[in-house]
Amino acid sequence: MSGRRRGPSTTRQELLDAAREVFADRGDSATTREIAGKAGVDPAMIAHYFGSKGGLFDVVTSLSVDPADVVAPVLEASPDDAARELLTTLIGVWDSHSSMLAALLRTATRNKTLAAQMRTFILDRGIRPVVIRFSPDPSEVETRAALMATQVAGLVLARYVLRWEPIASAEPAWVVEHIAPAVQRYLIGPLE
Amino acid sequence: MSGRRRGPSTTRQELLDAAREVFADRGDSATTREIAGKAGVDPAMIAHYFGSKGGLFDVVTSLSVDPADVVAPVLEASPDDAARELLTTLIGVWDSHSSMLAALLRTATRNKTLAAQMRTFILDRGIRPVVIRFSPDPSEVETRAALMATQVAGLVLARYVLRWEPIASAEPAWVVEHIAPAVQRYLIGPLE
DNA sequence: GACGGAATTCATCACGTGGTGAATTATGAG
DNA sequence: CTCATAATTCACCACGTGATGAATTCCGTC
Repeated sequence: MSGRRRGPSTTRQELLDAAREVFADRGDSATTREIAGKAGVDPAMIAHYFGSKGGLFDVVTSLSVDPADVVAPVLEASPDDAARELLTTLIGVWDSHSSMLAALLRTATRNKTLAAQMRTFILDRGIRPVVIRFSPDPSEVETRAALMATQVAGLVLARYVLRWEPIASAEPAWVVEHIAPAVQRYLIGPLE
Repeated sequence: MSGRRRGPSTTRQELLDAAREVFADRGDSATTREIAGKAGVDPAMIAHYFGSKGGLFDVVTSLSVDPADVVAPVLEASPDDAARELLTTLIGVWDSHSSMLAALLRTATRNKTLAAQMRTFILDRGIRPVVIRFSPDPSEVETRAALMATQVAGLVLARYVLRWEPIASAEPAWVVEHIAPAVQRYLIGPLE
């Protein structure tokens, strides 16, 4: 039957929830029909509330925090704890936005715009400020940041996208303790 | 005009070349029309030579070597050089199959079957044998292998898929020298 | 309780997808 | 030279996609 449903409308929120799941699974190649299906609603509601599938993707994917803000407290840490602090912070944020992160990376692998945005996200605004703070030799900043990005990106890929065990289900603290040394070395250890 | 072209047919090979490029760019969401277009040929030739788009993808993507074979010589290295040898070997192979690797990972992010295959590829057949050889404490093998996989997967993502500079264009030796220490620590260093 | 506006579904569209089969042309073996 | 066979294009199909607009039903306000 067409026509408005009885009671207060929860459709917009249920679309967001469903979209988060489905986008996290398939990236933006997810289907409006599948999202709407999971939300128990007609696909036309997506256009109604979000203009288009892309609009919905943007909303789902931009509930994001600016990494620069998040990472700011790390700049106050002692040099010995810098990597640990950085990872704790990043994992904290990402664990609570894991479906957004998965959707972003899944899509970024085939979308240059989004790939650039993700590079900025992780490398420019997340990692480089920390490098500049703790290892300010200008001739080394790019190298150190890139190497750190490599390790961090691999963590994201394994934990949130490919969901490799035991990384995917490990406690945040466990992940931090095991990976921080590598990051710490890239940050202030010897280069090569 | 329809009908056979004059001269010997290079179509099959040109389809393979075009497909390697396009699949590397977009993963298997690439279009038969685009591949055929780049090859200067009608899309129907894909079905003719490879049965289906999936068949073409499989062929392009399975020119691959078994990592277990490739990695075998690493098992002879001295413990101090193990990570360096492993990375040198892997990068050597991957640099010469980089489009295949990019296509695989781009697709694996949205395809559970392929994701599992890739996990086997990198972790089970590439990394774990090396861990068992150099760090055979059974209670630690899984952890060490997973941590190494994290770093290696990040390298693949940055160098071949997202093409982050300076990682993407760096000389193999440069990459090995800078990343080997982290891998080496995961392999035989202290855990946490 | 009447009525404007919001919510919802439905039928439908235009389009891009991969795939198929017939028609056409060149090749190469006998 | 002949003719089976392979190579190639073309027209076309069935299908799934995202989107649109009208029709229907409910909500809230006056």
